[in-house]
Amino acid sequence: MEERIRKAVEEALTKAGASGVAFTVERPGEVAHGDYATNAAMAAAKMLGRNPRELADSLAEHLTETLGAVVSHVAVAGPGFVNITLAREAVALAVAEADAQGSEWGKAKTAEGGSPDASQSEAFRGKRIIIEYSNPNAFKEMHIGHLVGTVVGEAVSRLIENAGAVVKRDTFGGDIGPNVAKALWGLQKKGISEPTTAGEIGAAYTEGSNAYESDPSAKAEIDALNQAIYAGTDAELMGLWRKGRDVSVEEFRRIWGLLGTHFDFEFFDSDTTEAGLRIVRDGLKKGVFEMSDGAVIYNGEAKGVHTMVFITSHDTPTYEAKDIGLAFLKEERWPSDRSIVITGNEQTGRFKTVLAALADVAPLLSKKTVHLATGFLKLSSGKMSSREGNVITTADFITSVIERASEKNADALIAEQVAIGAIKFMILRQAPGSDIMFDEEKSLSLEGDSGPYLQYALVRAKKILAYGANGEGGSEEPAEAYPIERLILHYPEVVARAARELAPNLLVNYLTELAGEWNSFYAKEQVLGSPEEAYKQRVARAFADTMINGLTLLGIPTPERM
RNA sequence: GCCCCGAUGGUGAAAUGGAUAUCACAUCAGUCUUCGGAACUGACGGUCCAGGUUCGAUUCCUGGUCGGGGCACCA
Repeated sequence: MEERIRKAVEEALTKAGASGVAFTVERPGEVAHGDYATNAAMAAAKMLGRNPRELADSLAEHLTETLGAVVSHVAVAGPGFVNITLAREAVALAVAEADAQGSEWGKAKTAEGGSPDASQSEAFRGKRIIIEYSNPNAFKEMHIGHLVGTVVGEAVSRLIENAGAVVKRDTFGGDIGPNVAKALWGLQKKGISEPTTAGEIGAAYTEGSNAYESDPSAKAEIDALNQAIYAGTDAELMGLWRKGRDVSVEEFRRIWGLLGTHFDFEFFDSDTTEAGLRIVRDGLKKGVFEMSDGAVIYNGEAKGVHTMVFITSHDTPTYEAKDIGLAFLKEERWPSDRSIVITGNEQTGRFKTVLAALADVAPLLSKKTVHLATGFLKLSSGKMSSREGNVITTADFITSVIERASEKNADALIAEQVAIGAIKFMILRQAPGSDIMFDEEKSLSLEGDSGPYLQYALVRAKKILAYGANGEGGSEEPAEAYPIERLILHYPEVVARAARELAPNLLVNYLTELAGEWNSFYAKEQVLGSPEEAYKQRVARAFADTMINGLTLLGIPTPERM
């Protein structure tokens, strides 16, 4: 629908001699302003040097003609907005479409399908996209920072898939380097040769980390261990390393499963060191990198990025070199059209350096890579510090929310669905990149603007539909569309835009509004046994389809009851 | 010191340069629960400061104040 209007506006602009002007077609903030509004007249007036109101009048006339029966009226308002109100039948048609399409509602169609959002999905349709997120470090427990990336990554993946792309998910875990040495040192000190739980390894890491700071001889031992791990020749050490890594990865997979995500590729540091070293050394010969105090660095001054070390003076690769190696490894395993990497926003700076260096050794690889930063999860109750060992682990966090949800839900499965929904909503509601303030009391209250609010609205609709299946209801159709209908019809545009902008929060905002509108409808209108029962049931089904599809794209579970 | 990001009612957030700045929590006042109240209706209250660009600025530009992050051998 949006696309139809957009085309009609373009036609009119071309006729007026202002083709190519950028304009918007969107849902106006005020419902009273209609279903769609465009600022095209004002944009074109600037270019043509004409009066915006006059232009708007002629534009409105053109739209009334070309759109015909689809619109009920087109009005010029304010400084030159053109507001379009759809005809009752057009609204009903959109609702019927949502109803009929079920789980296909809002999905990008193939070209032949003639989706109204065709041009908007072009960025993804049929494209191969690889998306990296979560990136936990073996030998450390996943903390709630990883939780944010994991949740955002899965939602973005689903949105892009929905827009017609072929998506592969990958994660890049740390399994080598100083942090690992600290954990292994801790295990050795405790005489543990067969670590069995992630908690055990986490405690060993904390001990090693503390010793590294306070005890010079321990520091020397840990540094030596780090070198030995890179060398990989000490069989006993490598045996411990392998066992520890396996335990960590098992735990990661458990948590990923809980969060409804999985990875097509699980990469590790140790997979990329060789390629990273080779490519950086090669770049050194070509003058991309330079030597400085025995280390290989990338001098980013000219490009306005930080200068960083890629290979240390001990000849070990840093994370930066490994990232370069990873870019090549990904391309080798699954050639893609675009590569998206999601990390915390504290890594934005070093990512700029990595991409700048990559641009010098492999321009195409660098160009198709996008870095998406997620915000910090900040606790209102105090700070976390992994050094002090008081990090909140993802596993503990999820468990505590599930416990809270269990107070209202005897059924363990539903308690889990509600808890996961609450967590994901809290994270996804915000624009990616901005920090997330987490107030335990508020987030766990499961009321108001929250995941459970959306789930509850859906449960209510499902209940009506379940009853209604047996009943024979009235068949009158109301003359006026209900507000919820005018909201449902925008769903395909919202998901298309959320994918395009890699912004799940746009969909969250929409669904929150949708749930509110449904709850208002529910409070005001009786469905079963009313004269309009048949029609209202269609609306209920259209709402349920929209909510289910939207929540599913976000990775938020849709419980049957609550 | 240099670089990046942010600042919106009491609190947490929303708003491709658009219309009377949206939502939730909290507070206050109602609905008294027929298809499930984890709900609905209403009230209160806000764009950090000073300039600039524009028909029009929370949004863009300049300067300032405050906060967060990053800045070579950690990831």
